[in-house]
Amino acid sequence: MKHHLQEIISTALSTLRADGTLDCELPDIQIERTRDRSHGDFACNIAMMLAKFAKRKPRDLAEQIVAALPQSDSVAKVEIAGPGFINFSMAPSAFQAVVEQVLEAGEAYGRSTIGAGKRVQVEFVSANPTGPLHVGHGRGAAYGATVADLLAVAGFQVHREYYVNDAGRQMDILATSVWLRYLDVCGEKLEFPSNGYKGDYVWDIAKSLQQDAGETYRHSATDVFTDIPADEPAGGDKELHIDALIARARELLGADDYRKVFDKGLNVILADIREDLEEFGVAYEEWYSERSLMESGAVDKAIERLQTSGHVYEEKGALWFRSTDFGDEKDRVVVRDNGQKTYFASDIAYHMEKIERGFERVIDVWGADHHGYVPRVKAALQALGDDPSKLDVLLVQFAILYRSGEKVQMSTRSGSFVTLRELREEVGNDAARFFYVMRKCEQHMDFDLDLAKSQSNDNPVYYLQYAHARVCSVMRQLEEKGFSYEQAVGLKQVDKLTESHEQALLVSLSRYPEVVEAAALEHEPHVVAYYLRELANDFHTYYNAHQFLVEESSLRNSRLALILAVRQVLANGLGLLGVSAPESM
RNA sequence: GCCCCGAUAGCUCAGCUGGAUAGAGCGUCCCCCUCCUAAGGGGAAGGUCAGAGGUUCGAAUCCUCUUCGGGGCGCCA
Repeated sequence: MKHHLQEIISTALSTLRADGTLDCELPDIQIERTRDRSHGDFACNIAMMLAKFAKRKPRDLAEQIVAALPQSDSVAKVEIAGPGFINFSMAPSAFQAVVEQVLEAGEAYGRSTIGAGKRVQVEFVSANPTGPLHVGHGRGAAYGATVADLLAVAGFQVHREYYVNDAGRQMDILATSVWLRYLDVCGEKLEFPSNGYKGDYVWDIAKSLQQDAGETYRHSATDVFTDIPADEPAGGDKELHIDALIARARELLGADDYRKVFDKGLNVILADIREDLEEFGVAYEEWYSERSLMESGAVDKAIERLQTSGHVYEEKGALWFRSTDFGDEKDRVVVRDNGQKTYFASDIAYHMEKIERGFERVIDVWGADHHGYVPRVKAALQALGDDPSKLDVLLVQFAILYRSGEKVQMSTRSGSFVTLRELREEVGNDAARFFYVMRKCEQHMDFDLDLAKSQSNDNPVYYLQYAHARVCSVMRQLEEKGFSYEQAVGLKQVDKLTESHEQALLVSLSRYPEVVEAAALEHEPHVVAYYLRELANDFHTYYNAHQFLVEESSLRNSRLALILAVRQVLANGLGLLGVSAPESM
């Protein structure tokens, strides 16, 4: 409908230009849904926009535009109001036709082709595989998955990807943590490093390792700890302590066995993450390994490309990328003086590789704590001759957890955190998915665990699901009451839908495609959540005000057609958010 | 110190990218099941849109400054 109005206004403006009434640039034609019904259904501010350039009074201009509008069956009334708004009232038939559009399209109602098949990559979660996902990752998972699904519905070709940080120091700390716990399981007496991963899952991995391999990797605690610098609690430095232990693990185990222990930890945790996300309704096209990037030489290639293009220099034994040339606040190290490539180096390679794979848009969903990272990655893309505007980084603010009114401190390494799995089990996937996505991503989120865990009706997701279940319930009652439903009859009689509640519902249904499109393009799933709330509210109000299962066939069939359309849109919208649409509750 | 995000009803948040009288949920207070699920509906109260300037027909929305929160500023990942 919006689109139609844009067209007829555009025609009117062309007419005015042709006869010389207008001779200025034409801005985009903005059509808005009115807030107040007395202003019609849609409003256009074009006359006020043009008034400046045309040096004419907005209201006079509006009158000329209205006079030049072509005839349209779906427009019932056009009025000029306020400072120069052009208000459109649509013919009831235009809204009534929505019922058929919804029922015809079914699951496809709300889809569009605005993405034109463009290839978009969405990378999200990408948490280090050093432990189970916690509730902080849950927000990125729900948000990223929904943004990806929205883009798909809007006609983009979407590639969902998880970047697996299976290389680097954090993973070495995990491998060493697993090994030390394993030694403990084998009967060695040792002091666990304060900087190691202390979660229970490390014990589990260690026990599993012992079951698989017996004492193959066993060394005496004395051999392990001899000449290792003291840990922090003992007056030393925890970083030096853990690094020495990593080196010792490599030395005692040898490269092959170290890798086996390393991979044991990695694989167990990655499998857990994968299963966790799958159960959460989050699926990926690809799990992309950082290690493969190192081993394929892609990282070296990226550094070489920066070198040959002259964006790299050496200082104090390290190799630096001159990111300040591209607006970053300081230059960044890509190869340390000990010859180790930094995480940033593989990230440059990874993003270079993303562009090389031919994605027209690349979306990264990151935690807000990584925001300082954006300029340097964009700088790297620019230095490599790629277009940094292809990359969109969506920063998701933290979810601050509250339990019994107090903030929950989160730390992966100390093992004190609430896992995503734990949350899902207690709240349910539906509530968790919905809750995470209800707020726009740059908004801090207070996640009240007690509220979320309580199966109370405070939880907004039940309200939507209930609306869906209610429609299903009505349809179940149909036969019991000896009535029948014929869609063809209902669709022929949609002009019976004249009650104010029905009109409100029809308007809401007609908005759905606009809502989905806007949510997709702006990466804002929360607008879908808010929309569904309104639709459900319109329905519940209608339900209370009118009977659907009435004697009169034409009225009954048209009303049932309407509520079935509502059910369809609720199901489509809930599906987009990863929430189920139950038939009964 | 510099950078990012935020500040709207008692609480948690929307506000269609500058539009008409600023909206929901929860909480509080009234009311509605002889009726398709009351996990529902209707109504009331509740606001200096953090503050001060500016831009214009028009500002919660854009710009500047100030105040207050959260986060980030490693040859960590």
